[in-house]
Amino acid sequence: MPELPNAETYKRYFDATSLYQPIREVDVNHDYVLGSEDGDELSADALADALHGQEFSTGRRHGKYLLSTLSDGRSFIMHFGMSGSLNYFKSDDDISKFDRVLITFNNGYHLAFHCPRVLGNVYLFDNDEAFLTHKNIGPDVLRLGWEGFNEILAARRGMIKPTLMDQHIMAGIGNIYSDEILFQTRLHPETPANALDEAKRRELFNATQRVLNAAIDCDANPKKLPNDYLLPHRIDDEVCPSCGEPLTSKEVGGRTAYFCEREQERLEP
DNA sequence: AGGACGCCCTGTTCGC
DNA sequence: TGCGAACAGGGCGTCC
Repeated sequence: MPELPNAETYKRYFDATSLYQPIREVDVNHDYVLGSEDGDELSADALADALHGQEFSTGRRHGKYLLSTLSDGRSFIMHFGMSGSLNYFKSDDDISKFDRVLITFNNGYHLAFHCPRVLGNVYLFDNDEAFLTHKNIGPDVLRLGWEGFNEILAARRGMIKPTLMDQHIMAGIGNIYSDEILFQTRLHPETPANALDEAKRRELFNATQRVLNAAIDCDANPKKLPNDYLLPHRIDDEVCPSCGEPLTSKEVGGRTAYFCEREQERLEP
């Protein structure tokens, strides 16, 4: 599920459950989630050794990533792929086979990096900056002010939806929230970025902040968003909450976009 | 730089 | 009911 709002929700959950407790044990049940250590291959043993005896300090979110500093100053980073989440619990009976990385603290509680589809990853880097640079991740979209947002978009000419979703350009927006942002801005997902004038970029910026913050307030559950938002209707055979026309779904930039042909205009440069 | 693909892995859903 | 195909809110690499 993880776009920025989900990552923010996990960050809060992580902060509320997992800080400043010594780590007793780390189990990895699927090597595929092992990302890298300073850019090099990360083994299950190396991860366990690196975490053993350490404590996490307050989490930070950058785009869709959750980062935390260990006692020794290094950064532990989680990315949730398409199906990842966090789960903190006490009983061994609650351990799931999808808990790809299971961290056990001295108090006996577990923090599970739960990731059924195994497309998530965990990383170890000397610090946050080294990781973000290595991955070439753009600025976090919620901390990107209007000036920065405007400057970045003004220099682009690709289709607006893939542009918003490109984590190297700005970090945090994924497939479904890009649909909502474009719906609220009344922009067709294939509109070239250079077809937007500054006023339209401002609208897009405002919608981005509004939508992501609303999603965080709804605990990143799109179904809890207001009924005049697109997302509660973002399934086949649903209609536009604004005009009642059937919604269109179409592959844009390799992902399925939902939008209203009637309400969302495709501007030309 | 931008866009189209193919691919990564696995669980769920849909169609026959 | 059963089985395989298609799809899923992630990202990466390659080719043109």
